Amino acid sequence: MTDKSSPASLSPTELEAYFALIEVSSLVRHTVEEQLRNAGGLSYVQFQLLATLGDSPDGSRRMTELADGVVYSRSGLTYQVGLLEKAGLVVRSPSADDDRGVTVTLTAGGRDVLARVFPGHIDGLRQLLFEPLTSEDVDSLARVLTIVRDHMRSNPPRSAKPRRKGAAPRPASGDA
Amino acid sequence: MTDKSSPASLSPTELEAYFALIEVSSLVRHTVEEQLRNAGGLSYVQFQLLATLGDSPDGSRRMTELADGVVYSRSGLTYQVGLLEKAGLVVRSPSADDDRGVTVTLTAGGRDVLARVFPGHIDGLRQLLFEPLTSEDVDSLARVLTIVRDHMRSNPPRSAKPRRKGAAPRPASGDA
DNA sequence: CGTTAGTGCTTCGAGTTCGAAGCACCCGAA
DNA sequence: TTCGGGTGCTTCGAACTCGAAGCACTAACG
Repeated sequence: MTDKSSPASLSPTELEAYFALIEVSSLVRHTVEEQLRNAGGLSYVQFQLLATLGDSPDGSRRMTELADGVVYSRSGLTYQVGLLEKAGLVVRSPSADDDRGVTVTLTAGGRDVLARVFPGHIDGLRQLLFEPLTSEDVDSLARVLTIVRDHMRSNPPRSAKPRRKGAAPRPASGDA
Repeated sequence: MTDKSSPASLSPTELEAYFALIEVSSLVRHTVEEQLRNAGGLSYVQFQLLATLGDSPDGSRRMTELADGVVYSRSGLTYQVGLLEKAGLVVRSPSADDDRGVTVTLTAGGRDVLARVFPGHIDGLRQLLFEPLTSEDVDSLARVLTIVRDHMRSNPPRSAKPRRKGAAPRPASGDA
């Protein structure tokens, strides 16, 4: 980290990869979002939340886990979970071992909606994203993206930013 | 094409690729957004717009081109271009050949901001996205994502949705 | 035990985003 | 020409999002 010998630009291929990544993910998101809205009145984030909960054996997660899994601000998460709760798809309960914590749990209705929406979601993805790819392509994609994800996860910029205090994790980078 | 024998689920690898795609792009976006905000008071979208304009030989684009390139709603684009114009980074002018059209052009100030912000942007990307990847990885990533992007572009779900007409459940309020 | 630091979640205000509706204009047909 | 449909952009209202600040609790330390 002492020597920043990185040139001020990326290779053409890197740029291409970056732009394509952004465009593809945006398009996927938009398309899927629309499909979800029609199918079950869910926003993309809400679907992600339900799906994350459904992924858990007991259908429960802590708020923080949800925020990390969905890359969402805490406050936004509070808002969305509030909506889902109002819609009866999840319930909030105080965490067992930590009185500060809140556990979010999928209700039967939540599972229902999830089950109703999922097939269309999958199908949309298949057509939009995977149709033109060979299984080899999918392999590379998954492999490379997983590498990147793990790299990012192990790096600081998570949602769990240390609250600005004494220890400055901010390396005062070129701030004017 | 006549038989849609697609199963209702995706392979594990496909799911993995999908989830990683979403998480990576979200993280990239968030991180970059924060960096941009510190460096130049730009949101990610604003940066994308400036960069798109900067990419054009004469620094101009039509609104629709911008919306397509950035995957943005038309109204959101209007809003953001309004902000950029107010900040003096772009100007709007009526299109030459089509009176409906609006051409957005980068100003000197806009180029300036872009130039000031770009290095940090690139550097952030390098560390966040490309550091753990070999050039081979980058190649695959770019290749596969480009395939997907082209596929998506050639498919209907662009911003140019045909406007709903005839079969409208619209009450007879105005005119028909 | 008390104090201080740190964490989990929510509230708050301001800014952003979207789709639908609307206006102005282009184009093809009669 | 005059229509009638389609396109380009903006306006509008409602919903979403975020960071900062705040509250409640736990953990570390004497």
